[in-house]
Amino acid sequence: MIFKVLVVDDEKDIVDLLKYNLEKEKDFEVITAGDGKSALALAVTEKPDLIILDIMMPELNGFDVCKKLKSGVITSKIPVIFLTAKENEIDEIIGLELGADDYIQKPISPRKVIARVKSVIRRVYAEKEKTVKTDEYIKFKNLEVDSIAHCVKIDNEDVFFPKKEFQLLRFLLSNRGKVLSREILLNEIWGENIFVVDRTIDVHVAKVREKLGVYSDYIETIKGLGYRFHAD
Amino acid sequence: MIFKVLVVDDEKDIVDLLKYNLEKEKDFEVITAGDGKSALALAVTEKPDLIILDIMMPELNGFDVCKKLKSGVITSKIPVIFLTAKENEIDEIIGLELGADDYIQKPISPRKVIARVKSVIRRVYAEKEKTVKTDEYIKFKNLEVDSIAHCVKIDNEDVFFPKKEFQLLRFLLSNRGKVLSREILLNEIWGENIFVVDRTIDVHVAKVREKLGVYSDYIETIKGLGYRFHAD
DNA sequence: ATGCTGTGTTAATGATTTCTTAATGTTGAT
DNA sequence: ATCAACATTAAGAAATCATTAACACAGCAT
Repeated sequence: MIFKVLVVDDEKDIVDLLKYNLEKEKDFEVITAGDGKSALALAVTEKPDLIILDIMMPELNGFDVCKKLKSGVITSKIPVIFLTAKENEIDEIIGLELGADDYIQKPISPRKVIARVKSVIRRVYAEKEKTVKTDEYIKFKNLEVDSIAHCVKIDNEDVFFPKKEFQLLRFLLSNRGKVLSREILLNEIWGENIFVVDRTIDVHVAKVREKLGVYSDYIETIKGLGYRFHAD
Repeated sequence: MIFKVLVVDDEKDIVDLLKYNLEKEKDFEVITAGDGKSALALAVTEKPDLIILDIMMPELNGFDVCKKLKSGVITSKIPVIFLTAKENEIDEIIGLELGADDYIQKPISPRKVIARVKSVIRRVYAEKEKTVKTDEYIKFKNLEVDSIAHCVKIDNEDVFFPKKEFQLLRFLLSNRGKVLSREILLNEIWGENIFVVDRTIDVHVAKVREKLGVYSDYIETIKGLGYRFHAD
């Protein structure tokens, strides 16, 4: 599953840093806002799976934004991670009982952020991940898919896969042996609110097959149901 | 499971557009209303699983309808998706905290609507859908039927079954020992609203028997009543 | 800005599989 | 022996998918 993260901070450097590091992982799609107002708007229209929210912002500060989020029907369930600069803001987060799920103290360490984000997401979306999964590193016979390095090795030969094809291959491979319907593929790879035509999947499957060479037949088509990566 | 959707809009074009596109998917039954008053009446009598509600309507507008729905005992749990024409109506939806589950902005894109509807339904009725009568995995003697992998093993040998044949075998097998009438088979495998001739079942049974090899005799014909998978 | 390249999406076409039907043959109960 | 119910077969219809090519768009360099 691809998680959509909304990063909110008025300091562009921090937004960019977080965006870059989160997107380097293949599990996240990042949208950003530079102030509280647009953050609220995006929260409603984009329905992110997680919001990283700076506290110190002009006009609407992080506390205000969080309060509004938690009172809105559509947005109340979205987990929030606060970015704090000062020690005493942490006390405030706890004191105000804003429903924050975690906080990260500045200065920001990318690794720490990703760890926190993953931890919150695991906690909140635990059930979702049970039926289908996406592994960070998979090796099947002589086919390696490494999400961290974003590389695919076929018989020890590097083959480049663009993002969507990479995600598709990774997802099929992580769920080897299971039939994956187009609906599931769309939800997991494209996301719930992205609208593409079913045929788009076919085209990507074709491209992936082409690149897989001798392994291409491992991606099986189950007519009327979906696709399956052969179990063994 | 077929979901009943109530579409409410005073513009007939939009109602028709939504009705047509939702019914094209086989998962939805659509009823419609042209104004708020009849929408409320239908919500009570028909108990739809979801309501798509236009905001701008003469007399009772969408907000009023939603408010009444949410205060009614029978209708308060029905998820509502708003149709909005203007940007500021979105703010109002959020501001009023009407308990809307989502909204769709006009102009309407059919694909988007279907995606939203499915998304809301998945969210709200997540547990309901899990109650599938057929088992995910069945093993009888050396005959295995695995629905997740969509594969059938006969004496440890993979045998491919196309969709309908697979469903038929699975249904017969998970109701082993029971006589299943053609009517039941049609309802369970083909669906309530699909019309096919009785002989079609026979043909599928024949195909399944053929593939079952040594197990073919386990599917018994009970003349005048239906079919039964032998109990042991 | 302009053009270039890579990626992603769609639509059109044709191929293939799967499903359905109709026609005809078979069975078994009365 | 008769007749309704079922089996079998083959043909065509319908659904589904593969493939191709065109387009859109973003990022990047010029």
